Amino acid sequence: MSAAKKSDLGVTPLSEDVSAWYNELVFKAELADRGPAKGTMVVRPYGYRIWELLQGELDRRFKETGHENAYFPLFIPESFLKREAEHVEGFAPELAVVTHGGGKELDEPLVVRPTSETVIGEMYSRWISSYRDLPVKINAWNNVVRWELRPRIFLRTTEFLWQEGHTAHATEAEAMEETLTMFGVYDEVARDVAAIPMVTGEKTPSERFAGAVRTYTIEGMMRDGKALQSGTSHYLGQNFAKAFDITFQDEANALQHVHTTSWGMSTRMIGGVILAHGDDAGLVLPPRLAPIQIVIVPIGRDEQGEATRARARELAAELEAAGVRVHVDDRDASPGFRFNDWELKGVPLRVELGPRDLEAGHVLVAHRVGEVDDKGRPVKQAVAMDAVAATLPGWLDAYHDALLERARAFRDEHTATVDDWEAFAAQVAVGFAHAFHCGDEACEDEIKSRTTATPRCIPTEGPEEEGACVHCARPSAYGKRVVFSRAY
RNA sequence: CGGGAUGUAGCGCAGCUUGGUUAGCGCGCCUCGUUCGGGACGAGGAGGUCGGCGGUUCGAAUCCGCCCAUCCCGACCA
Repeated sequence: MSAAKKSDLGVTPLSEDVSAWYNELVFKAELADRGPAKGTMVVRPYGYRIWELLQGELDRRFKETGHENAYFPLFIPESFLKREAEHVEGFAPELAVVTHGGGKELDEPLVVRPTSETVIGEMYSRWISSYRDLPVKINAWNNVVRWELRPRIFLRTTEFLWQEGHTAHATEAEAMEETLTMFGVYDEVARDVAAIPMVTGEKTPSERFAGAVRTYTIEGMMRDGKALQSGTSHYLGQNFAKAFDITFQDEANALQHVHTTSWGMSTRMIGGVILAHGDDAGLVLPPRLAPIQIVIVPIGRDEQGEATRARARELAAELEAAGVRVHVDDRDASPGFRFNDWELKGVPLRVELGPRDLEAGHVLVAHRVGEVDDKGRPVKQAVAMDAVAATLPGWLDAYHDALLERARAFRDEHTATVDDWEAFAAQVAVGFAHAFHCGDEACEDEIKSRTTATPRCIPTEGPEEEGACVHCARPSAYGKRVVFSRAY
């Protein structure tokens, strides 16, 4: 196999061209495909399974924190959007508007929801009249449309899937508590499910959700040092309550506006998983989101092949009984091809079962990410056949921890505290920079035009301190350093 | 919308400069046979409005014009 020929297989190395790597990987790993209309995507079964697993993890936690699912309509009267001034202004450029229906021009155009604050606000105003009706805690799983000028599969498509939680509360304190609780849920899911260590914090005013009083974000670092906003939780104050007249009578019979929150995580998170963990060989999936956690590759042909395939199916049944998502790859392809194929698809553990293993009464297990030999191939560990079902589930958990640790180390290596402009510019070119900022939007804009970096958040972690703005030297705002980086 | 590039088989490309039989190559796909511990091999086969429209010409994938689409880099963004 010549070098030239080999490069036709697999994907462009991540280390060579992140953008090409990402695109090729999405297609070759059969995660998704481009839809016929610009900016749309088809999520293929392998990619959709990842989404289902993420949904399951989120949905369970939403229910545990007292939320119920409901569904709100795709079409929103255009006038609704206009009721909240900042909200319209924020979303106007990216709206898809339906002007015709049933062959006739509509009296009032319908907006395809870019998010549902407005319809939900309208409905809440109908449903809420007393403090006894509060809180209302609803989540919706749906699709939304935001017209994108530069689409990228999973990261930025015109239509995407997500969940949007919407709650209404009697007091600011309660609504803030809700906002932070869901913020914590996102951080937890990112860490414990997706194995991505997030930088958490509050958005600066310029990066805030249109119509929010406060926006909290989890920001993950991708393999190219760029940040990916992966989930946001907003305290909306009484902005939408006032725009949609969501009022209730309190215990003292006084009429008050509710305080609302909203929070969302989307299929963008799948892009985050790809970009946070992937490597030159392809996808690296965290076990809790992996459609296939363990693949068993039987080796050999004729009678030997029959024997290893039969044993592989037995092992698969045992692993399945132990709660593992397992697949037997008995395709009529060479072992080498199958190994590479599952590595491209990011399966955490591969079990090899050949005639020699059958003889020896063990299997060989290779980790997708782990120790490698001098040829760069995974070091394979022998596991006694009858210990497989008892051993490997624990290895999946350890593997999750190892991925998380690897991502954390990578992030920390690409994060620095900087105090002068030169260091700042150099740092945002490779990762995250903790720096003082004056808080002025014009100054943010200048930083952006000079470096393409933006303030990602005012981090939850980190000491309270003051200093001179890294760009204009004016006194810092926020009482803390701000995290700046390039972002998706 | 501004800047750059590209449209030829499912994917990746050559051919175009200098117009000329039947438009090629690699991968993938189908059939048969051999093959199974890191991307196997042989033989046979299917698959094309050369992005679209118009022009020049005896003749256009190739030259000219217009249009369309896609990708990359910016402005907007989960």
